[in-house]
Formats: sequence, structure tokens, C-alpha cells
Amino acid sequence: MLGNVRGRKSSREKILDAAAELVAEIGAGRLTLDAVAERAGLSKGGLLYNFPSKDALLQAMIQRMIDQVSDAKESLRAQMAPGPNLEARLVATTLLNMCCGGKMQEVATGLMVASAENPRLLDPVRGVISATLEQVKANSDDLDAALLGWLAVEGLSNLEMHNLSPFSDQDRERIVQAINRLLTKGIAK
Amino acid sequence: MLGNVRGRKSSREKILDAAAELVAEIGAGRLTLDAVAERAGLSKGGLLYNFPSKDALLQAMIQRMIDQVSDAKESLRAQMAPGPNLEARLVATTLLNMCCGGKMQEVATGLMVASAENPRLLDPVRGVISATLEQVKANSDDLDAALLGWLAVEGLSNLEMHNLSPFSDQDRERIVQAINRLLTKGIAK
DNA sequence: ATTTATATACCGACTGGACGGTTTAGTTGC
DNA sequence: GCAACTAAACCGTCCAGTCGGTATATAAAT
Repeated sequence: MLGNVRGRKSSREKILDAAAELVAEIGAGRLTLDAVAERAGLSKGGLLYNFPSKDALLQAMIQRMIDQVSDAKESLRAQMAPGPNLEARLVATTLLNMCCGGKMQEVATGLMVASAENPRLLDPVRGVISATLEQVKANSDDLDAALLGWLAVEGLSNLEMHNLSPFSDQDRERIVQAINRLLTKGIAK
Repeated sequence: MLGNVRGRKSSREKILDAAAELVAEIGAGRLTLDAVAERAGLSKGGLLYNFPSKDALLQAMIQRMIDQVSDAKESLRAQMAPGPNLEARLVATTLLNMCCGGKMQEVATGLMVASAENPRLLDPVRGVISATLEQVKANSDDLDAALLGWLAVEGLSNLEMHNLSPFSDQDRERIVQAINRLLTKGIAK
């Protein structure tokens, strides 16, 4: 099946890149097949040859996003300072990096949007989150702190995703520090 | 302008109710004027007489949501137990109540979605959040804990909004307790 | 070697339906 | 007589998905 030959990047990849860019630029609500095709440098027919429906394209985008996050997490694992609540700190750091770094957050927003039109699209995400919870539960010295730290990161990234964050860079830095303190020291008795 | 007469619920209210229901049922991405009009029990003409455009309707929905949250918060204020980080605890409790209670969360999701098509729609929300941050900053004994508690609540509600929460009722209860402990006791030294 | 067949990857005009909004002509209740 | 509609046709646009066709490569048959 994988007829991916020669040095050239596969059309699938080009299409997924184009779609991600467009989602970041105009939002998934406005994402059209024509626009994706044009950006990817092929025709709509060619696009639909690679992804038989818009839904299939969105699914592939979500899956690729999940894989990217999971890769980032695993490559971070080696460099993490040892200490308590390791798994939660790993999750937190990964999310905080991705969120403020690239345009990941805009793409993510867009896909959330898409999910509102077809909630099934988020099924794989649900799986990842459940698995993460298992991991965190199994690898935390202070579960309360681990969960709160994780949730705080979720909260912050969500605000940033929707461009709703009221925090200055200073504020954000302070919050990140506080999250790390919470994860390493725990809640006061 | 406000020709709101007699005992009958104003058309505006009926329309906003219908729209909120529909958003919760099918998502804002699929919200159509025809559907809202039918659900509200009037004609499309009547709907557009009350809200001259779909955008105006969405704006009004968001404003009403903001007002509802703000009302809930103020009516809670009287009953809050005194103690540290009062404002943050107030915000947290309000959000946690609304989130698990009604279908608020689905409506909220829907409006997030709408915002992806027209980001300006969230401007008033941005305002509320900034104001909340001011209030929290001005009324917290332990700002780090206050911010983390708030963010954790945001994170939890966001997960629940998207039906992405992996937490059991037990988990959730534990988390709510932990948030309260964080807000009253602070982060460990 | 040449024809024939088959598969892959793609093009792009077109269709059909959905949807926001307009318009028009009429109705009801204060 | 005006505000608040109803009812229904209509317009323009957007857009997912269809479909017949094309180019290239590889393989099979003659």
C-alpha cells in the first residue's frame, strides 16, 4: 500500500501540513477542501484521492497531533530532573512547551472546533487523556498535587488556545514556577 | 425600544433559550437561523426582526451567558465561608457549580466554536476574564495558590466542556477538595 | 520489441444541497 | 397607526463530494 517512493515528501504529508497551516490561520470552521488543496499544491480531486472525505482529513490531522505530542513527551522524558511526581511534571512541561512554542495551540483550537461539528473526532484524544491519567495515577508520590498541576496546565493552555489569557509574560512565568513548586513540594498541610 | 409588554416571555428570551438548547444539542457549528426560529416557535422573519443577523444573535447569547455567571457569582458571595483567597474561592466555586450542573458547558463549548469563525465574539469574555484577574490579584493572600486554583478549575471545566474528562465522580470530588485545600492552605514550602 | 492491460496518482468541471439574508404582502393586538 | 410579527418565495454564495478523463509507470502477453 505505501507507495511512497523517491525523495519527494508524500502528498499526504504536504496536505496535512497545509491543512494545519490553514487551521492556524483561518480556523477550522472556515477550512475548505479547495483551500487545503490549493495550499498543498494539488487539486481538490487529488486531495480527495488521498483523504476520501473532509472527515478523514480531520481525523488524520488529529492523529498526527496526538503523535507529535506523544513524541515530544517521550523525548523529554530522558532529560527530566529526577524527583517527585515525575509523570505529572513531564506532562506539564510538554504541554507548556508546545503551547507557547509554535502554532500548535491554534491548530488545537481549530480541531476542538471541528469536534463540535463531529464529536467523534475527539475519541482518540479521549483515549490519550485517559491513558495519561492512568500513568499519572501510577507514578505520583502526591496525587492531589499531580492532578492539580496537570489541571492548571490544562487551564492555562486552554485560555491561551482561545486567546483568552489575561496573563502577562511575567504572570505566566510566575505561574509556571508555581506549578513546578506545586508538583515538587505539594499542597501545604 | 424595549416594547416588552405583559406577562408573556419576550420573544428575545424565547429565541435565546431556543438557540442555547440547539447549541447544546447539535453544536454551534450546525446552528442555523431556520432551526432556531422553528424551536423558538416563530418565523425566520420574526427571528431576524429581533436579531438582525446571526452574529447579533450569537453576541446576545454570549452576553447572557456572561451575565448568568456573574449573577451566580454575586449571589454566592454572601454565603462564602470567610478565609484566605476569598475571591479565588468564589470564582472556583461558581465555575465548578455551573459546569457540573446544567448544560451550561455544552452551550459554552458551542460559543467557543462560534468564536473560531468570528473571534471578536469572545471580546466581552476577554474583558470578564481580565477583570477577574484584577479582582483575584487584589483579594488574595497567596496569589500563587489563588492563580493555580483558578487555573485548575479552568482546566477541569474545559475538559468537561469537551466531554474529555477522564475523571470518575470520586476523582472529581477528590479534585474539588484538593482545590479548596490549595486555596485555603497554599503551596507547601 | 511491441502491444495491451492494470494500477496509481491526480485534474478540474460540475452538481446538489445548505444556509444567511432579503423581500413582499398580509395579519394581529394595542 | 404602529409594533411585532407570519408566511413563503427568492437570491447569491459557499462548499463537500462526484465523475469522467489524463499521465505515468509497471507488468503481462504476444
